[in-house]
Amino acid sequence: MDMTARIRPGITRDLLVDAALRLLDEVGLDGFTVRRLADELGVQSPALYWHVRTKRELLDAMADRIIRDAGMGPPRAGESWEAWLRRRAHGYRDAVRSHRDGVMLVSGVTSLSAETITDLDAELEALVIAGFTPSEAFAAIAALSQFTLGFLMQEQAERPMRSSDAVPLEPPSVPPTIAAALREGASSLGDGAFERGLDVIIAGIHATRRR
Amino acid sequence: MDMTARIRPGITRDLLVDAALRLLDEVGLDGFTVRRLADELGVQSPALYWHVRTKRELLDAMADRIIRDAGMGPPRAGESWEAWLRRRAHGYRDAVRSHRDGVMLVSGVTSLSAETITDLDAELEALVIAGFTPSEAFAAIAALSQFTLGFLMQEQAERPMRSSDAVPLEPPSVPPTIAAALREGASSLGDGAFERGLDVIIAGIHATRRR
DNA sequence: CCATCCTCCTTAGCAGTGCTAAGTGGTGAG
DNA sequence: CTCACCACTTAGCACTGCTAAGGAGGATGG
Repeated sequence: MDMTARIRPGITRDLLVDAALRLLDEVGLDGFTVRRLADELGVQSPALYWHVRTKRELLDAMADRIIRDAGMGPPRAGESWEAWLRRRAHGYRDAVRSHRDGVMLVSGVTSLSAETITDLDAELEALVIAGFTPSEAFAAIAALSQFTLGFLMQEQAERPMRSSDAVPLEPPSVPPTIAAALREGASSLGDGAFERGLDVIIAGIHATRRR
Repeated sequence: MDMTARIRPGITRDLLVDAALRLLDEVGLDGFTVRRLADELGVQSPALYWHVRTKRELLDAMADRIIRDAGMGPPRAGESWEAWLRRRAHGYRDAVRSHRDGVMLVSGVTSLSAETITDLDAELEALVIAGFTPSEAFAAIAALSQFTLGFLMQEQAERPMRSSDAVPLEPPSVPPTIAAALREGASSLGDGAFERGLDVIIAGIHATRRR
């Protein structure tokens, strides 16, 4: 019986995930191969399959770590639910953005860990105490999470883009209404856009509550 | 000088995308290989590189076709902006969902085609006519698109899941508040959840308009 | 003290991937 | 008839995730 406490280590599973995330930040998800990771750890590639069943399992473990790093959970004492939901969304975004191609990792995960489920329950309970029905609370969290995920998706989709076909925006001429919006500082990405998106979601949650 | 009008065809680029989407639906993105697609078309795999520079370019073309099939655009005569935005979001979701792993395709695209940009401008203009400022309109469309993308991401993330570790939900025991929400019919996926998400977004857009 | 087991790693290699280089048959233009 | 060119073929390279088999070496039990 050994409960995750290795005595004569070499490579631990946690250590593996550490190195994997470090490598991911260097080379991106496309360049992230088992052999490269093995090199980084000073072993041959099949050695990793002792600690992990498949590459997919490793990627899931990396996603788990990223999400855990977001440190979500129920509101602090005296924190309004609006402020808390904003903080929660920011934490999630920051955690995902802190690793190259982080979205591609977290978006592939279906099985919430038991711990994540417990967290979720605490969050729902906080909203219920704030006056939501359980299903309202559920819908609110879901909408917020889905918006954040979609936002991150677009945000981290900035692929390197071949040097030739540059000019990411406005190739021929910007149409009038888009131009007007840009002149007013509009953007679909970046901190400001995220904030405005949160404005919409939070206001929407407010408006669709039990009336 | 030949403008996409092949005379003695064999394989057209459009035909290629057709077959590619058909194959995608059969085998999924993981099983989608250049050689398989070539087989389906009755040619050798390098033949495809005559019509397409890289596999990535093919995937982008497929994504473009999916988005174009969504048939988005400005509202119909007499249609309220709320109803139109809902219809737009549904069209997008349906178009993406109509192909296996469709999200993974559309989420990787950065370079909006010129035509898509024109469509976007018409959409913004419609919102401006409805009383939005250009940047408000831009933020509204952005938030709606991002929510929809995130929703689709979660929705299509249902990976096959190895037969062993089944039981997607509630492994040990469902915590109380989640259980209460589920009892009220809550769900983060499916048509109902999408509708409720749209409720939140539309209401939020309403509430954050110029006041 | 020796035989055995288990852990963690190695070497060799398979089937499959995207993609390139070079060649080839058929068609249309001059 | 000749030549160029389009659309394809054959061969193969460098790489991928992953498996099978074996081996070094500490822990364990007789």
